[in-house]
Amino acid sequence: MHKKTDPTIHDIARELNISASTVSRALQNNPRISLKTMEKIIALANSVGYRPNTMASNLRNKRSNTIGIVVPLINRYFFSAVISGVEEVAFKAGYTVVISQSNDLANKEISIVHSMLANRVDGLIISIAMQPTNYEHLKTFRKKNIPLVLFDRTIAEIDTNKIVVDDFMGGFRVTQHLIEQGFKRIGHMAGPQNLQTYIDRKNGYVEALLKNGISYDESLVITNSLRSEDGIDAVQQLMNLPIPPDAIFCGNDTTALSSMIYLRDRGIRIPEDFGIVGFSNEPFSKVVSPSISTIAQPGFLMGQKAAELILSQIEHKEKSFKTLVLPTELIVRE
Amino acid sequence: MHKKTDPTIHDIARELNISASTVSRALQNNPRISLKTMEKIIALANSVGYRPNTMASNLRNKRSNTIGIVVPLINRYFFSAVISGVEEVAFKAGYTVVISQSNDLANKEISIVHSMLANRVDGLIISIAMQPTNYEHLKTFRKKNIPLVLFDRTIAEIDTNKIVVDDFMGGFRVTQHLIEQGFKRIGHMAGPQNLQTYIDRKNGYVEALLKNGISYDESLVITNSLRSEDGIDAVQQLMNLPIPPDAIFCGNDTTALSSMIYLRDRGIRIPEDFGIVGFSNEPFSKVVSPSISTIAQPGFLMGQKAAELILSQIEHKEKSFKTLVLPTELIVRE
DNA sequence: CACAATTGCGCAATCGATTGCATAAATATT
DNA sequence: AATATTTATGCAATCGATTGCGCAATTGTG
Repeated sequence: MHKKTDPTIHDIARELNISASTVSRALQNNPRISLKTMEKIIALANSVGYRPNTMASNLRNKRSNTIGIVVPLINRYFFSAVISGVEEVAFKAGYTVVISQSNDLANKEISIVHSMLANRVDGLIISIAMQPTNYEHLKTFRKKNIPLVLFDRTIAEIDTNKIVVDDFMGGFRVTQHLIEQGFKRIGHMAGPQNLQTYIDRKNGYVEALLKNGISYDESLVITNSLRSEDGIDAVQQLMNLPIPPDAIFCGNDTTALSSMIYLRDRGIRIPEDFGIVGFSNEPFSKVVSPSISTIAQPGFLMGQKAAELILSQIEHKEKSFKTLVLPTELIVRE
Repeated sequence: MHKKTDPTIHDIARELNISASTVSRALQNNPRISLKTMEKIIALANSVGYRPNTMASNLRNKRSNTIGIVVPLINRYFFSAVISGVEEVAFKAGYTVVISQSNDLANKEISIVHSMLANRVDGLIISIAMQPTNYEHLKTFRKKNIPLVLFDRTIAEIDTNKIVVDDFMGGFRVTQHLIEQGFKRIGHMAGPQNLQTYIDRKNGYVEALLKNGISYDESLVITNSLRSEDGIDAVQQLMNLPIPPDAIFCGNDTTALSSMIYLRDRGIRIPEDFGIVGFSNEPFSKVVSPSISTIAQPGFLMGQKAAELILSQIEHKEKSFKTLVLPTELIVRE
């Protein structure tokens, strides 16, 4: 028969006829313990395969050594890149990463956030769901003084750390790019306007139009959830206008792709007859035919920065809130 | 000034002049508590925003309500799909998912696994790193009787639950497909042969050749780590052979893509002059030009199954080990 | 050699929730 | 009305690691 339970410091203490406190101290390299005892303890700990019980230690220390990350969908290139970046930094710093996805549903997000609170995460990194809500669940973090970093999709209402790409400049640049390509009547597929991200992209779009002496025509802007199907619906709508656009700035690459396929299937040549640009630089946008010009969002970097930011808040009790704006890059393709 | 610490059952107990045990029981809907006290307790708990401290509860209950997942790289479509599937099932069952990536490095994997052990995960789902090792860290799970599920990349050496796709049939089918397209001399880019996955894919390839009366030529098979650069190196090698192949079955889509681009840049027309197939159905393989035929690996489903399997082991103490073989699907494209 | 300073270690409380057992109070039974 | 039963609650130990304080043994000082 095998011993069921993992060895604890008490087991080691009993074996060596010393106290658990000494074992605990020895394993933490406390200088108050003599070298001799220390060696004995460490040797035995290794031989019995002792692993400290993090739950006990965390309980006592009132910290979980865990940071939470919540994204709308794990299985999306940009988000998984962010997660990857967070994990890298967090792991190096000795933190565990717990993860959850909201599926863009406010209710699931709330439920997740409560669960993260119950798990006493030391900090939370979140890209909030598209579905709007009152964000009470996030304000709790402020009240309890738990570090919180919003990334990518942020809202002005919550005063905390934020990491975003320069959506305004991004929107401006892709639109400018379309104009430079000779397109005159440029539509825009915008994301939910409760999120700063999509507001900024749209503002960049509008600014680029105005700078180039093109008047802003509201009928050319369609706001939706930027899912693949939404892209198709929106393109249909736009193309049915009395004077349809000759180019579209899509709020993300997903809709850019679905729009492109839809138009191509209808015999519209891209980019000769019609211009399409996206936003995000999803990996597919490079390899589709024709490849899509888009704005690169540095996901991995964003994750690293988010992790660094939250760790500095956790460990140095940094009080001030920062908003990091990462530069975007226009990637010109076919 | 704000109260620093979260309210505990003791705070609630003191407030109501009752004992902590009663509070604890009330919050668990224990029938031994009168309706009246229960209501009082729940009302107060809500009003002070009480959230049970999972660390304390887990310590006492000797379970973490956590399942760990380790993948080589989070930011890879197939893996993030698996993670997404795991998260979905785990969250519904009230479990937290902790995640880490090995970057295909044996040392990091070992370190991660130890950290997962220290965190006392209730179960671990892992796709092991390519870099070979002795797998002692995984055997620990068997010894300690902690549920373990290997997925995608598995090894025969460890006796535990496994979820794989039918790599043999997959390898067989794509090769068969190339043969049917009229290719005669088919090369193979194989992954590390310490992983069952890649062994099976290769065996499927060999079997398909033999079934079609084509003799197996070892010089046409190159084994590497299937990174993008590896694909280019391997193609160069193959094309420099005295009698180069006219088609390649690449061990994954990444190498299929890099090979394709390499060949295309050298004026070789695909699929007219040369056949390429991949494995995994990464999203890009559908939209590249020409689109790549490949084998679909149902990542999301695999994640769900892995989570279900591990939960059944955790909760029903299911003793027997299963190996689930998920069907693959040949996706014929250009 | 007597006393002070240092070193090495143990005691016991603590973190917050859980639970077997005991006890008091309320209700039922004869 | 007296005893048996049920109901509602509390006590105290437990999970495993940590740490302030205290005490004894060792080394140092004059």
